[in-house]
Amino acid sequence: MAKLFWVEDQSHWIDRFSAVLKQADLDGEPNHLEVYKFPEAAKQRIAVMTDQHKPDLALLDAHMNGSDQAGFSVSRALLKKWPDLPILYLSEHSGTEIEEQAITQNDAQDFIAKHQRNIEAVLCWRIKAALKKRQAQQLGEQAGLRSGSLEIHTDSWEVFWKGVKLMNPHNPKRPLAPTPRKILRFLVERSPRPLSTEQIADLLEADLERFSYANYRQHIKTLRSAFDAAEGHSGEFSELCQQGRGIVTFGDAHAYFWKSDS
Amino acid sequence: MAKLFWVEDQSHWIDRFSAVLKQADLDGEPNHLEVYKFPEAAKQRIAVMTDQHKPDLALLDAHMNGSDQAGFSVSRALLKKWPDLPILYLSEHSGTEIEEQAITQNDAQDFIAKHQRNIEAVLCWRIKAALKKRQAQQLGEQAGLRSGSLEIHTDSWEVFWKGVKLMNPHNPKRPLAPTPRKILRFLVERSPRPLSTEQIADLLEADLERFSYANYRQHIKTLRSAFDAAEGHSGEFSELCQQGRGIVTFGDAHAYFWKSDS
DNA sequence: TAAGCTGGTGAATAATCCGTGAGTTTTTAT
DNA sequence: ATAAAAACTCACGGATTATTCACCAGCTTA
Repeated sequence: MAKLFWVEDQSHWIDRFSAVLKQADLDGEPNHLEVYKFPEAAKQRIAVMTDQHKPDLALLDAHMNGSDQAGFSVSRALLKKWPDLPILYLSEHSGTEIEEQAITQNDAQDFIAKHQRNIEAVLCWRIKAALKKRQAQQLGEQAGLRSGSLEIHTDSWEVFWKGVKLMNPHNPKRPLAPTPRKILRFLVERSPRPLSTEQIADLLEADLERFSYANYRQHIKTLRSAFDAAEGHSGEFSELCQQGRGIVTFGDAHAYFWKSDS
Repeated sequence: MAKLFWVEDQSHWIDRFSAVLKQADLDGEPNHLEVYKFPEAAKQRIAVMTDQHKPDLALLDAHMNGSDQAGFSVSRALLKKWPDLPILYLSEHSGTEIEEQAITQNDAQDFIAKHQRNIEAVLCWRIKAALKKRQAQQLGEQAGLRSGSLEIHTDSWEVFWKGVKLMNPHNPKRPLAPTPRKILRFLVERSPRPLSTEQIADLLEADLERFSYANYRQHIKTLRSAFDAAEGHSGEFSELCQQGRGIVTFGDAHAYFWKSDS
């Protein structure tokens, strides 16, 4: 559950974004949103918060109630307590001195203009990215991808399915071969968008002359049997695929995609 | 001197920003700007760059010459060589799928809309902030080296495995040779990320002309036998490696990585 | 109903990678 | 200057990985 700490003085923005923020898929669970309309109230709350209330991310308006510095004072209070808390600004004053101060002096993780097309989506993307970056830092640089029961360590390229490491189906003592690993990673990254043979070839930096659809299919086969092997050759994963989860074929575009099991 | 790597396919943007970027006060010194108009040219350049040319920051356009993926392929080439290089996108397509891909999948440090008020200043602020963050991160990374049963004294360069000092396998009275020691250190530092031949060559400040994969393998062999020797030539360490711990081959990209035994 | 397409499969082949030993060049120390 | 050490090259075999091929089943369309 992602905990968001949000300070915003104008009700219409709160109305507009709160539902979006609550329902955004940040970590696969519902989010907890704590909103304050006044900087003072926010600061009082911060003063009494303990580590168990520690938010994962703060969203601030810089200019509030006529004061340029209102948001920054909240930021300082937060950073004093949790120096590594990522802070995003959400403001109407992009391109102004306020943005400059936020970015260059107040350790803002990001500064998002309220007036831009598709703002709800942009907000979610950026929050998600900030949380991901934060998590990567905390895990000792062990960045990872996670989707349901699947976990990919993007540095060591180990893949875990329900906690079990995926191995090479032809030789269970060896790790999964490189190309299947890469393909799986791309599929999960782009999930739930399908990846065509062409796109995969591009991502693998392989020549389309060399990388054919037959080829792609073969690697998918390897992956599926690796999953099956991780479950003890029960064929459970293959079934899952046929039910439209896991590694699924797209229909008629030489494409596959990844669909989380949860 | 801040080194910026910039890929932008439209001349008018280059004309508009290059003077600004060159003169921006990023670190008190004049900046070095390397601009490419074509993604292919940029990628070729990246392939031949060594660590001494390593840019401090990359500025990319995502959508170039009609392809959505052009900028991302440059990003991948850069990150492959320097996984920690901050990458900023400068694009006309904010709020679109391109921004989403950049932020959520391509580890963009930032995504800046070209069309916004005061764009020159915003660009400079954000570049400056990204550089600052990068620097702060680098300073925080200096920690002692210890990984499972392995211990490296970074001052005296002695290496201990299970408390036993690693010696030169060809002549047990002599210490481990310098290059293997360095390689081991880099592997452990970057653990569990694999290091390709190219990356090792960069880290050793050796010419890629001189430092080949055969070479890398040779040093790995030396290291493995040094570990074995420290255990009394039992071959215990070699076994460990085959089980995916210790010094492990990555299976692809001519790379090895270090995986702690604990 | 047959032809055309997609997707799954097993086996065979081709390509690549990795470990190794022995030899050569370069660097370093005496 | 000389010898030892270190770094680097080269070539080979075995193993792993990637690709290709042939075939089948199911579905859609002519």
